[in-house]
Amino acid sequence: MIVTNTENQELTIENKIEKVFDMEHCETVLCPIKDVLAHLGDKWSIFTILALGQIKVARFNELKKQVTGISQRMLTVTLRSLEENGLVSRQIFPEIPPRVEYSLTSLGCSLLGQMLQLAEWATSHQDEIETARKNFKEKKLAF
Amino acid sequence: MIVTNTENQELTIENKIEKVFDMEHCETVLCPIKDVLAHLGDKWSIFTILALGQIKVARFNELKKQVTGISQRMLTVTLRSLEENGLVSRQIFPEIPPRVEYSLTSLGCSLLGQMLQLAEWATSHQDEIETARKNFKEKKLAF
DNA sequence: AGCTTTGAGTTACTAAAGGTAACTAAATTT
DNA sequence: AAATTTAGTTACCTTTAGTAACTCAAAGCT
Repeated sequence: MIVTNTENQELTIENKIEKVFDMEHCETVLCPIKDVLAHLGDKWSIFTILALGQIKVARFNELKKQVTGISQRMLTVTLRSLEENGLVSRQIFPEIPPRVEYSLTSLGCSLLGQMLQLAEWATSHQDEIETARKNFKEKKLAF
Repeated sequence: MIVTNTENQELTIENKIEKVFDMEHCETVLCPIKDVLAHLGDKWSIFTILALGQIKVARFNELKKQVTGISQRMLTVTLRSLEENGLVSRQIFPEIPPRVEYSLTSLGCSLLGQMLQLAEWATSHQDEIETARKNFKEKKLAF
């Protein structure tokens, strides 16, 4: 039986939240969203995944150019973390000067899809957010 | 004309990335994803939105209980930021002791939808991530 | 021979963000 | 008169992010 009325629709959303965000047991049992966000929710991880989505295979310094503003250290840290979590593969060529090629794994591509959805949301709601910011500023000045 | 072959599919993804992640102009022009992530990409913002998705309307201390582990200061900071960006509305009742009710705006609900998708991704790929972590650990020990 | 360059990082140091604990306001209850 | 309640601050400390200089080992230039 498929339910379609508003009340049950709301319940579905609440159930979805409960499934992924069980705050009560989050401390004892591993919470997937807490875990994923803790490891790849930062901006450099996301930008690195987006950059690798564009150039597919890239060496360290290429990535550094692509991900504007990232420091060498942060790129190293970020890439290690992405590798550790199975999103990026790191292929070393034993040459001198060294050559290391980075690319997204299939898991990384899968997450890229999610990133893009979030990114599209960000783009399409940018105006609303900016309006809200202006309103907030005005409210503050009123006091 | 609708294209469906693999090569053009890939181009579409690249175009999508370009649209939302134009790193070259990101510094001069406002980049939506950088902007959104900078303001609401942190774990407390996301957990607060998820919590408000569950209890709809909540007072400060209710939220503090719901969002396990958050400190008073961080909850204040997070709620102010969410309010500033138009995701949460803050209704003050001039009583003593004070009463303040927080709830998601329609924009907040919209972002909640995105959060849930990310959360579902996290849940369904948790095993793969954990496997990758184990492999990484073993690789490290091999050296 | 000795100096420079190259790529992919480290290491040491500083700045910023996050977290903890104690404090505040103003009325109501004990 | 002291304790309680709620929604915060404030001062302080710790962890994380960011900057700049250094490393390694071979090849190329002078």
